[in-house]
Amino acid sequence: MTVAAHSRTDRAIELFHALSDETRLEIIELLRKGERCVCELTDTLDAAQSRLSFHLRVLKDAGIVRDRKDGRWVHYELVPDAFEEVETLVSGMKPRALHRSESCCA
Amino acid sequence: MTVAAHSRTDRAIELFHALSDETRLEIIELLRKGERCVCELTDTLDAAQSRLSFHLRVLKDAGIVRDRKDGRWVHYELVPDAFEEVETLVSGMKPRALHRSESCCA
DNA sequence: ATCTCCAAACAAGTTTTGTTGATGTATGAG
DNA sequence: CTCATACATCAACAAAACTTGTTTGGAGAT
Repeated sequence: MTVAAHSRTDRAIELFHALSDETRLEIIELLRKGERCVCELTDTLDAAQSRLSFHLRVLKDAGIVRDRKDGRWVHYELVPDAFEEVETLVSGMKPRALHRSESCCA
Repeated sequence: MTVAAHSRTDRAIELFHALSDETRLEIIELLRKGERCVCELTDTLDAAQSRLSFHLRVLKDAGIVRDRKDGRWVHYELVPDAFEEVETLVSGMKPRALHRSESCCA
């Protein structure tokens, strides 16, 4: 268990960073169809196993996917809550008013 | 003018990457209150001018902020559409069904 | 026990990002 | 014109992220 103590900003960075990579977005797209084992992901994405493992860890650490061990396979699936969380974060970043407040330096 | 030819994925990467940095998130938070010039951002964030300039460029290239020249000052403001775009992207990433489709490798 | 298969972990090398300080360009003031 | 201000850009360095190949460990299968 990592020692967290994430600020709101740190959490945003973690999530956005996890989503800012092509391989990881491809993994997410595949997992939208449902749970998949690592072997199927490596097949479909034609990626080295260690590479996939790296990216799956980033996604897992960010709470975007979770894994389930089953015999010698490990299955990954999306965590729906994570996407809600991102949406909430983005909502809170939008400009507030029609901002004709003062401009500085004028 | 960059030659773009962005795929949907490339665009997502560009946006998420732009949002995955502390300084840039701080800039966005400041700009939520309205347009600001670079000088005020450097003051408030206590950051070197060249550093701010770098991050503002990343945000601008991603279409998250736009600038307006006014005499010797440059004012930056948020582009609301960009946040809508991110929300749309995230919506499209959520798991579809209750995905009890088949698991592979079983 | 031994062998095989799946996947995580490690190590080394490469690439991408971000920082810092210096230089360049435009605008306005004196 | 000369000088100062506001900002962008560049080059050099530092740090973080990603890739690739190898090793380790756990779970069956033989």
